[in-house]
Amino acid sequence: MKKKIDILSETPLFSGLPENQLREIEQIAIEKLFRKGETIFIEGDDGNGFYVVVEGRIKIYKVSSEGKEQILHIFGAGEPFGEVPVFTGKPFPANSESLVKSRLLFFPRKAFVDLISENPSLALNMLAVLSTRLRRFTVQIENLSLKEVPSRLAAYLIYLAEEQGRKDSVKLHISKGQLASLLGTIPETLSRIFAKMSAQNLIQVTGRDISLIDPAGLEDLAEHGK
Amino acid sequence: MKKKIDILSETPLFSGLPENQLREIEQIAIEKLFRKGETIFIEGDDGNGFYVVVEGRIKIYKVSSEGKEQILHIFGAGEPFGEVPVFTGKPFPANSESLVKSRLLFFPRKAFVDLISENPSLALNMLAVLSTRLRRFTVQIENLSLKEVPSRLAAYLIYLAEEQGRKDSVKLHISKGQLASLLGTIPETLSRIFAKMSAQNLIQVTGRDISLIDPAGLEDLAEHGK
DNA sequence: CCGTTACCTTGACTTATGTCAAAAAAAGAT
DNA sequence: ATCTTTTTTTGACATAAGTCAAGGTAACGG
Repeated sequence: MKKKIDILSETPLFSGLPENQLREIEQIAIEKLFRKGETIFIEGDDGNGFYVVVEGRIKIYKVSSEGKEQILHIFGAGEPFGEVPVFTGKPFPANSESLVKSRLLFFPRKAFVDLISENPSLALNMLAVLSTRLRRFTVQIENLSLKEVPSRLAAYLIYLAEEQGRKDSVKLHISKGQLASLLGTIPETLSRIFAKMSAQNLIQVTGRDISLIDPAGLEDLAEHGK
Repeated sequence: MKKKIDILSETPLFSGLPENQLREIEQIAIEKLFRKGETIFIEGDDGNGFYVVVEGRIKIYKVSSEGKEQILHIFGAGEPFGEVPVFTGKPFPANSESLVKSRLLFFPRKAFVDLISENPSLALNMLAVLSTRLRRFTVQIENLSLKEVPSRLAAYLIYLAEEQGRKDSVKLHISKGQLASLLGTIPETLSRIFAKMSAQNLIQVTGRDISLIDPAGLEDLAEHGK
């Protein structure tokens, strides 16, 4: 079980900070545990602090009035989330739930803002985190509005392959139902598209293991569709 | 014609800062003019600084491989844009174009980062700006994936009415074609929906002037669809 | 004022994706 | 292991929204 300070130095938000500052940050962090399926916050809650994932997996999502869910992010170890209310003073714009048993660090708003005020590097790191998030949203909006589901899936598989460092196989770390929600569709549609892509010999699906048989074909599908 | 320093004090990014700091900020700002339709930056460009709108209207948008456009934001007076590359070090994730003749202030990256490093309030203001932007994207993703076009339009009309301070009429400040792109659809579809909403006596459309005949009905359409 | 261009609307048609229902497969619990 | 629950798949069908094409209207420059 990792120590708090080790996590801190590994998370981009705190990278490059001198050890004495990490210790200050450590001082204000509160460890919290969440079981699988447990809610961390819901839309409309006041945000009196934000979180960093130590271990586990957290989803941030919206739900429509008819109950359909759209996942905005899935965060893993080292990633901060829930910062928006810290800086806007407004409530959380989305819901958050632990997908597995998770260990988080909670940073109370006031203490953290004080820290940032005295620490320009920390401020710049946080600006970089938020900017990166903005960048990701840009891509997500582009995908939702400009690409069809097969292209989104292909793009996601390529992204996963890169993230996982392998070239021709990926392992889903979420269920296919959750993946559907992340891609802005429903399980039935996703299932059909997996079937079609398999029939076209682009991929081979075995449970959560997916072989990328034709990466170039996937790339083309992701970029140009059809 | 407004002076630079007046603009600075009116933009949320710089609000609450003491005058001597505003003067420092003014020092590094470079005024730039853009004609209607002129490109400010395109996706992939290096961002060596960001902009604040003094007057005019700027669109930030993505284009699909088939040429369909999705507008991400439309920024007006007092709003900053193009900050993402400043803090991520990566290129612009989207394109930017002046919708009308516009006057902008350009803040070179290095000078601005130096300013932020010495000025925690400025850092916190920038964090607030980015967080607010993140919040808006959250809503946009929710709309694109969880609501149908009529609901998105209804929600947008309500938003416009609030923004413009009137209760029962709004004036579009962009063409209907651009509105379609902002809502993630195409002009034909938008036109049909305007016609349908008019037939249902929810609104009355006269060019760019729209009367909200039944605000409660619009609200319901925005929230629960149909 | 007139012609050119851009914008908006309407119609007929296609298609991607969602809905509903049920079966099959996989995962988890007792 | 067997039962139960959850996840995934498949089929038949419905529909929102896109495409293509054409006509109308409004805006603009000379």
